Amino acid sequence: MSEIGFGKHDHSACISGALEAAEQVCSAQGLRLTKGRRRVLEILVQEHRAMGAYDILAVLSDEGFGAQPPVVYRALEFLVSNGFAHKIEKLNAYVACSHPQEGDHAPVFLICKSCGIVAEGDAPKRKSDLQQQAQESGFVIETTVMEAEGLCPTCVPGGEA
Amino acid sequence: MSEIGFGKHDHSACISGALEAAEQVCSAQGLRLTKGRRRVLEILVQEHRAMGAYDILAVLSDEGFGAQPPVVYRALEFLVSNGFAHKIEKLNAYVACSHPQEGDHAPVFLICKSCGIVAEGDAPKRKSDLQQQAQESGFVIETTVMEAEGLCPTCVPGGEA
DNA sequence: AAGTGAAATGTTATACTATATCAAGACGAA
DNA sequence: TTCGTCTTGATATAGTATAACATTTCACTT
Ligand SMILES: [Zn+2]
Ligand SMILES: [Zn+2]
Ligand SMILES: [Zn+2]
Ligand SMILES: [Zn+2]
Repeated sequence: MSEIGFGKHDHSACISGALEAAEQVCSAQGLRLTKGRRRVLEILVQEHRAMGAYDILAVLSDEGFGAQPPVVYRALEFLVSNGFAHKIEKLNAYVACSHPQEGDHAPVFLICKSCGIVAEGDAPKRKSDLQQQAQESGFVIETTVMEAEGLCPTCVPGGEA
Repeated sequence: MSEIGFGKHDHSACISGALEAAEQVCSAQGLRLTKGRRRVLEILVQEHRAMGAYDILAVLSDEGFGAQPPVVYRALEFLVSNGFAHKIEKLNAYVACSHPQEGDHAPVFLICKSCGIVAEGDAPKRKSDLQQQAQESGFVIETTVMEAEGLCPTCVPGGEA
């Protein structure tokens, strides 16, 4: 067991679950989860934290995979555009999606400045702040970035009593 | 007159207003709006769009200001941390604040993929999506990033009738 | 099984974004 | 004036991401 979303979870089940979910979604949508793409997703899920592209590249490089930037950026492009991973803009880093089976979603991230943990929240049920803002002006949203930086319950002084 | 926030405005008044506001806030808070910092803010307000650090650097360089990256990054650091400008994380670019006189705020940005305009919305009155997420888990927010990418009213097909 | 076109990968090079470091100058307070 | 601090100058380097083109793999047709 380890931390995720500020709570405990069964990480080995989490890994196999994420990979299986990706397999299923890909076969259902005619996408190709190739060896390299699968391996990058696996690394992200295993590490279970936001990783820079070059962090991932270093892991791949220790395994005989091609170790040039385009290798990892292409894999990330595939994973992000198909919802298996997300980019954390504030960190220029990437993280495996916490619920890839839920299809297209507008994730919300909480980033701890102290321990570096990144928790993916559920999209808000109500109309989001951005949607509200957009509607008032006639703007049509395609993608959203919602990230907060601060201290997680474990790192906040006096927190986690 | 030109576009801002998807509406018309008096740009020359807008420029002088922003500079004056910055002057006032600085003198009120003992901050030093030095020549270089002031010029960078001026450039951002004049251009009235999101600019990369090196775009700004190019302008400065044509004026005999020091033309090394730290010059502009230091000025931006000052402007952003004091609320006179914002960084658009999705674009790795910077924009002058639309209402610097309002002090600390959690801005919301709408970014048009077609024309590149960036509109700064007001922070939501209600508890924000991120605050809601955070409260549920005991996370303490220090800063937020809320950005949407899509099409502005002018660029959306059939929009702006 | 062979042919075809599209998608994916290999590889090299380069562009873009940002910070570290240390020396020198400007500024205000004592 | 002297001190300490903030700011600037200048050089180098770190970190993030994409362009471009050759080659291979794959699904699909013939
Ligand atoms: Zn997700
Ligand atoms: Zn933490
Ligand atoms: Zn603002
Ligand atoms: Zn537009």
